Amino acid sequence: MKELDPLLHSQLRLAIVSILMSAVEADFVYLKEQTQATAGNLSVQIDKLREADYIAVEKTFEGKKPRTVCRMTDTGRRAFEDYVQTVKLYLHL
Amino acid sequence: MKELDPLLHSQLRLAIVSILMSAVEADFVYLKEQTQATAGNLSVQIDKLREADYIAVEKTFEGKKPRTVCRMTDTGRRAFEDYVQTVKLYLHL
DNA sequence: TAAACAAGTTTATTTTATAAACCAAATTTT
DNA sequence: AAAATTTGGTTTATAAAATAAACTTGTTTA
Repeated sequence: MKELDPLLHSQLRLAIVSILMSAVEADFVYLKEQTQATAGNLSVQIDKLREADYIAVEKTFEGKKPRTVCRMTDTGRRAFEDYVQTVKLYLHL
Repeated sequence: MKELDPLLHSQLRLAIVSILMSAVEADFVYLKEQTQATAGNLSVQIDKLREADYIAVEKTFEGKKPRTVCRMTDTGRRAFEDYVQTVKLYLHL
């Protein structure tokens, strides 16, 4: 049985990537709202995805407020598609 | 975002259930071969699935050798179908 | 100007997954 | 026939992961 990429096989990281796969980009606040995660947890998981180069993270300022914007990288997109194919085997789809 | 049943959202437990969903039953030895898991890990994860009543476990003797046979329960089957539906949302399927 | 808020990050705790060590019975080797 | 090995596991210890609590820095607001 093919292994499920452990970086994506995590409730929260999968949710983050799922959102990013169907949007051009999403910022920290939006991801937090959608996933209902705590800020700390979200921060950690975003960082893991960034370290693996699955997502790109850009820290800017919107006026005086900081804004952390995330988007998928090509590596991340490939990893996601791979994960989808593998999970389908497990789910008999 | 709907949460992914943590009991099923685990590499090894998902593999076990995936196998059991497409077979009437499977024994410990077979599951170990298919999943490539260590006996200890397999034993632990089987027990968690049993505690949740997702699978039924029967310990018999095949001649002189012990044999641990697993099969899905109705509860388990429902949980799996539910999990499939939820994951599909995450994967945009 | 002090208190509360926003957007995060860092660190500590809890939970989970995994493997190493162990056990009992049967089988094989010497 | 005693010793070593294998089979089919379980129990316990360790490593990794997820999560939350506490903290930081700058910004409004009372």
